[in-house]
Amino acid sequence: MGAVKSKRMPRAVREQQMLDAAVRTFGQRGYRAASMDEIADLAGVSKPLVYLYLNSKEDLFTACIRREAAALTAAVRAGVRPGLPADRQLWEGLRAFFTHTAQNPDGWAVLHRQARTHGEPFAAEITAMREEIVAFVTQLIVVAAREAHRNPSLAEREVAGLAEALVGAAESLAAWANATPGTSARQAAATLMNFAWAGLGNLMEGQPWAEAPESAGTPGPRP
Amino acid sequence: MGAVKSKRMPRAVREQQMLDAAVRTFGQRGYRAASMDEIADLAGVSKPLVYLYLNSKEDLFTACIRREAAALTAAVRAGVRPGLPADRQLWEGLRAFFTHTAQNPDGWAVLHRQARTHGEPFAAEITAMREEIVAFVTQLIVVAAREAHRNPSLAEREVAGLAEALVGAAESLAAWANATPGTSARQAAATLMNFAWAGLGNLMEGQPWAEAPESAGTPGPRP
Amino acid sequence: MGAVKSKRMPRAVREQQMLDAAVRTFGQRGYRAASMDEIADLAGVSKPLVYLYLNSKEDLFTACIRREAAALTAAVRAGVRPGLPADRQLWEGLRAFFTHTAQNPDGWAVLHRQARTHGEPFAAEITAMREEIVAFVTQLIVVAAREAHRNPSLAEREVAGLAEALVGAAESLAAWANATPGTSARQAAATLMNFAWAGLGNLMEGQPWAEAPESAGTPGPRP
Amino acid sequence: MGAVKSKRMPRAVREQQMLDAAVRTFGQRGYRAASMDEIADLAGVSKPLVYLYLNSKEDLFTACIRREAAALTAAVRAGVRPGLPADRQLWEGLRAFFTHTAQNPDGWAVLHRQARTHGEPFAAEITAMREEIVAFVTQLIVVAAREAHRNPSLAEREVAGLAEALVGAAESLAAWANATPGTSARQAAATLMNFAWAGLGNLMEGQPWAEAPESAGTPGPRP
DNA sequence: CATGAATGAGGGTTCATTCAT
DNA sequence: CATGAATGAACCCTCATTCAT
Repeated sequence: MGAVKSKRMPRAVREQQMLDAAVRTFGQRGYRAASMDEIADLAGVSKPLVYLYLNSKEDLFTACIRREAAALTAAVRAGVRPGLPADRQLWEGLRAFFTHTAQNPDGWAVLHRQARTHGEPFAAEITAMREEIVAFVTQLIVVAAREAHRNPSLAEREVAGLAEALVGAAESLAAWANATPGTSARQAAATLMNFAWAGLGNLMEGQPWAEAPESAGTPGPRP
Repeated sequence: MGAVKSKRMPRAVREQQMLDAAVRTFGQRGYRAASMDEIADLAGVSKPLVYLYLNSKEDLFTACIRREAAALTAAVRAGVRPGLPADRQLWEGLRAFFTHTAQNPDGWAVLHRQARTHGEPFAAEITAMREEIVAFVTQLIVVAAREAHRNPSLAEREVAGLAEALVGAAESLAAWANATPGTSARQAAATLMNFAWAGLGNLMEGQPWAEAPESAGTPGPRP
Repeated sequence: MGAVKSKRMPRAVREQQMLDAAVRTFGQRGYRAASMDEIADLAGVSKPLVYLYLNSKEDLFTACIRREAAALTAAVRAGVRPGLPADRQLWEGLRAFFTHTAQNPDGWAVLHRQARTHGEPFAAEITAMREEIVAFVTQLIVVAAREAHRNPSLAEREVAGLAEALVGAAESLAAWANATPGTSARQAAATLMNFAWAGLGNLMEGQPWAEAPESAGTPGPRP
Repeated sequence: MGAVKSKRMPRAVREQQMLDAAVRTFGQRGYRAASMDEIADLAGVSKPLVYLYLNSKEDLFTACIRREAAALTAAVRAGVRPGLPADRQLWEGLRAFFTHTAQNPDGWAVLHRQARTHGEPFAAEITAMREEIVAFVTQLIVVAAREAHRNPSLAEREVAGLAEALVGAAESLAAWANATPGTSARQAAATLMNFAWAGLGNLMEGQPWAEAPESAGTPGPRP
């Protein structure tokens, strides 16, 4: 049994316990490999109660996605101080994002790995959350560009791609840092920032890397 | 039944048909949700034949991973002309990578999403492929730094981290490009190149991004 | 369906029903040929319930062995009055043994035929039971020999061989009596006793049959 | 592969190789657990050839039983010199029986353990062999009684029961001797002879063991 | 003759889900 | 409210058996 058994808790509390157990199980095992038995056991309740409160495995998974998505976007919003310049806001948002995902690896696994792996019922949830975050970041980047009076017409899609790339790079770095002794998570974050920031800056200045045939030796857009 | 039924094929051919069906099924459903029945049906053979040739679901999945990993690394290597400057080689490698993953979305899903989600038997296969690509990219970065006659003493570990980040970003971008209609491999490659190359250049010039408190308006290291 | 379907029984009762069905099926078909489907059907329950209560075919078989072994040893012990002389105790023990095995042919088949045919998981269970019974019989024989002040040093192994022979003879006789109309189990037991007892007596008196070259006409140890 | 592959052997030889492999596999694994694949492999031939020569698993098993039964009865007959007194003939027959079963443990396992465990198709074969041996033993007992000029009117049925018991005891002892290291065929035969001969003698002298209530200490019919 | 290719049928096991108490 | 009891449906895997070459 996973949790201490204490009877007669209000429904809201019981539900959160179930969701905690479900997020952990889904995040570690995947949607299919997670069994309702294990989840109920980990939550310290009987299986029919899980069904009474959350209807089905699909609904339970959807509830997990929704709760974790809300927590993630809340964390990002809470990490950003609205008065600051846009580049600081972006930086703070990224820090909040990486901090939250590092502290909730199972929730992040549910959102990023498991939910996308499975079919239509869940993709919509993920898309909604994703759009919210991407819209937030996009807005920050656009504002930053406007503040810098440069290149105010970044395409929406391009920003979305950047977010994807950032997240992928961050995940790889995190795994690599974990597997490489002597490398802290903070260093990994700094490396990522180094890696990414200049690229964003150039993008916003309208000086992308060009497939120039004469390009040689010196990397980067400037001579 | 999925395929036209033509009896009595030599074993090698049948095996490829089975792997085709398996990659497609695993890529779309995930490892657990994919059923051997569906795979056999899609391959146009009976289930016992799949087991006769490929032993088990685990072995079949491993065979998929190995085949797709080999095809991907081969495509990347084939896309790079060795004589060119390093940044051109990187660009070509990225283009080949995104082209191949766009043309083999199921294979890429197997490698990127499904294989990493499941336990030890498969992680090793992915790690091997990844290390090969990361080594390739690392070498390109080192050569580029040497060609630029700048900062030739980039720490080995830092370069490794950069390569990890680049590869991770590429992996995520590929999945995103696959899932986003209207995104070409070329665009994806350009986005990543934009995103990454300037950062690499700054790094090599010894001008990393710094969390400067006075930073305002213009993001990036330069005023 | 094998049994009347009465729903919602307490677990202990259902488990006994399952064991009844399993003993019958294993005893008649053998371990491999017995199917969980048939057992569940005969028990009047669905297959998952069998697995819920008894885990696996192996565990189910082991549970059968244990239950039947316990029942057999209990029957033998219950049939013996401890105050009597050893030869009487032995006689009563044999009677109880043959009575019980005749009344539980499937259980006896499980113990004697099926369990020994299969590998390690089950052999240990049988060995344990066997040793208990053989130890019991050995003790009786040894005590009987001591009471008779004769040949108190019968070898352990020899006694074990006698037990084997007795059991084999009894089984053959039982099958033969069953197949031969007009022959009761009691007569069979008496025949066996006739057959065996004198041999035991001679053994204990230290007058074994000898491969004497001059032996002729009169069988047995006496001239 | 189990056997050296030498092509183009006459059919009779190939069949014996197959039967060798089948006896070994059936004897060790049991009828159900033995697979035609393993048998064909052990025989060094392809599976369809086994079917061409021996039709089916059932027929193959039957052929094994027949061959081993014939070999056993032949060995017993060959071990007996007809001119000797009956007890000597019995002794020699037992020795031959235990020697043969010790030298062909797999064949004996097929006859004694496996064939009896499974249904009707095979039981008939075993019954036939058994009846032949029982008839042989019965005749010996009758002749012995006549030679001893005692109690020549032993009931036919009683003698048959005795023979059954003797053969059953021999069968069990043979299996036990095979499974017990350090037990020679000669010892097994002596144990059985000891065990049985005195009882036979008493029977023929009209002194059966009786369940006398006053029996104490000394087992057996004599005071 | 001999074999590689192929399969229908069934067995053990698990899982999401539901009643009756 | 809460739970022990129960199951239909599937899934992975194996086996005896047969063609076409």
